[in-house]
Amino acid sequence: MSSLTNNELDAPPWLRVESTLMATARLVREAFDTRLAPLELNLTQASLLGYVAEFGATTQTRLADHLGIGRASIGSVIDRLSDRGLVERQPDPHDRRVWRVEITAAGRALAGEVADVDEVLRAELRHGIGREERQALSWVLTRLQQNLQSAIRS
Amino acid sequence: MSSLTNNELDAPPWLRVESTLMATARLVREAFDTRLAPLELNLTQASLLGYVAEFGATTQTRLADHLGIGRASIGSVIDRLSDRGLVERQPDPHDRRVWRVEITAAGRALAGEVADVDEVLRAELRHGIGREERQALSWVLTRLQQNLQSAIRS
DNA sequence: AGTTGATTGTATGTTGCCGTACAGTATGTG
DNA sequence: CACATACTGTACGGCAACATACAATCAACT
Repeated sequence: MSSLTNNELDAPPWLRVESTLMATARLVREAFDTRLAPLELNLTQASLLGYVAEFGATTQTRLADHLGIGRASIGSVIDRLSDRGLVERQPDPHDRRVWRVEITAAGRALAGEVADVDEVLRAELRHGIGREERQALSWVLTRLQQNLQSAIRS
Repeated sequence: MSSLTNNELDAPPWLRVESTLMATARLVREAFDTRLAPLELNLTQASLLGYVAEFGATTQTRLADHLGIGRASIGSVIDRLSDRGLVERQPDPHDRRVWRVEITAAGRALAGEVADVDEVLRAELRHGIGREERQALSWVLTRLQQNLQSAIRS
């Protein structure tokens, strides 16, 4: 694992940005999953919980879009959270096709712990990285996403 | 998918770097997979082929480390490339446990096409992103990886 | 030499996500 | 109203990667 990183890093940087990016993403998931393990949540579940806690009940499709996974996948994520009583599917009064996914009291309590974990970890991740560097990272990633989207649609 | 991007982007940038990063990584894989589809390769297979083409025969474990996937996974990747006659497993004269994974003539030819695809796509991805910005991205990602590694080991 | 511990590649089962197809429902159009 | 079209959530099968356990082999130490 560390050998991976070393191999990646001694390559010409931009030449292998895609690899570095993928490796970093993997590490992000791993780090969050590790820290969230005591809560018995993975990153996806925690993100969903956090989103519902912050923005209130929404449909599954909106949740899927936000988390960047498919409508099919979000279903099973909600299933598991629902089994643990952290969220609830409530019928939408205006559209009988959709469920409104609402957080429960237990879910809200756990979401608070998730937020704590999140804050601590992000503070660690910021270490040694200045504010303007973080903004630059964000900007470049955004631009890169646009280019990727263009590349995919062609 | 575009709604994902929009949702991500209107969030506070650094607050959601992890999501942006993950989404970008997914797009990277998607873009490469799309462009590599005519060659009937995915990103992992192409990376392996490219690595062997450039650095010569190596063991499976080294390949796994380089690509950042597990020893178990690399086996099936090699299986498929081997079935198509693009690489070959050759016994190592000094260590009967290991295979030396060598590229074939057909594999080398295909690796050339992969390199072309790679170069074209990377040029597109650089669009609108300056040299120093790319270097900054690389630097921040590297630093972030270090922080992530520290976070995971604790 | 013999024994112990590390390493390589493989087998097996699990996870998380995808793509496709589908039934149910809503919405717009004639 | 009838009909076509679009959208929501689910079911199903597939894929790529993981973690774990294993046999074969090497290396080191006594």
